Amino acid sequence: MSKKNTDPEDKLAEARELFVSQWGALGGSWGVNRTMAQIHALLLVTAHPLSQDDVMAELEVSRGNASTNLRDLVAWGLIRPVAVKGDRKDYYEAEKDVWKIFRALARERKKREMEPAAQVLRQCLEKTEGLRSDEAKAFREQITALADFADLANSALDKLSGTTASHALPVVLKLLK
Amino acid sequence: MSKKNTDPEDKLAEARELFVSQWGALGGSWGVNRTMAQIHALLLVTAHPLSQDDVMAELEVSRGNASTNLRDLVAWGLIRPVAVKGDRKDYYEAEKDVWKIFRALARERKKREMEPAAQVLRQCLEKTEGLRSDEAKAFREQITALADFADLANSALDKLSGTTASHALPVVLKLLK
DNA sequence: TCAAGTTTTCAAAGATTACTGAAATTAAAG
DNA sequence: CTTTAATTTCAGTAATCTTTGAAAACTTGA
Repeated sequence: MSKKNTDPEDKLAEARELFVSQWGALGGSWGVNRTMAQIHALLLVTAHPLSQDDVMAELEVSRGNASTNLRDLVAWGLIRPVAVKGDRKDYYEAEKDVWKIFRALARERKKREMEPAAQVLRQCLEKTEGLRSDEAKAFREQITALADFADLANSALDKLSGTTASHALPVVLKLLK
Repeated sequence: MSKKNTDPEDKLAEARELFVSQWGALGGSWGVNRTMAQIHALLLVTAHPLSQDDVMAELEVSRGNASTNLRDLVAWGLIRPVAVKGDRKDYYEAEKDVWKIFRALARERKKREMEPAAQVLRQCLEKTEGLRSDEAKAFREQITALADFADLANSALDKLSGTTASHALPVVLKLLK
């Protein structure tokens, strides 16, 4: 028996597991499904690339689930396939630079959240173009305010994402108040 | 018969409906349920306060659904109850200032997305405190990078939300890039 | 205090979204 | 070309999230 009942290896393994499972649970509120978030978390804290089978084994998910979510993670730019010599399987490793991760998530969220919203607003303005009643004017003003804000938010995201240096954020912060 | 087959009133009504239904559909990707987003949209484009029954009638939702979502919208600060003299019912009106809407959403999202994430990261660091293996060091570095970024994002949100003037965003934009 | 009007709660039903597993497909090696 | 390994697809199932509706709990005025 050792002095403590958990040796260092166990503690690290525990912390990994905690991270992977909790990060997965968080995925929900981030608009990402649990498995996708867990795979990302797993690859984030694993030094070497993992194959689809490794992922299936670690997370106890089906082949189909692993396949779909690995594909999506690659499409989002959060992980990339890497070739391992002498092995026919595909291996994957995560992008570990937090700024790049942020940019990938921002890009995807913009696509899914901002663009459809902007389109709805545009349609509403088109449909009411030329209407002159007070009611119509109030409606158009409110919609226009939302559209202007959406444009603003969009270009903010674009500019942030366009910045290569992760130093941009701290700088912006200083300037704000 | 009029010259056109849709008169101006109809067009406005159509646009309203489009806005309410589509905004509701968008709610999903915003982490807000459909009814909640629709009620918000409805109140946003309605000049006068509406009662719970009005909302139920307009959106064809049940009493329970309307009740729950009106309560949540009030809690989020997106709508407020207003008293109407000589009427026992509660009436509600939306906050229409886009900057205030943004702040309310940011506050809520921070609470639901950032804080739990930060807590997970903290736990992971605690659990591995003092571990000296290379593996442990790499793990702690990755988690620390995420935690630092989360802190940064948090204070960015705080500062943005703390700003009263909606002029802050355009200013920030100019400074970026 | 009671009665009428109004809102809230919550178990059950319904709708949506995610996951499984096996068959179909693709890709590499012989 | 054929065999074998690996991956993708997708119909069916499971899990999750949303909504309903009716009973319980308030609230107000008489």
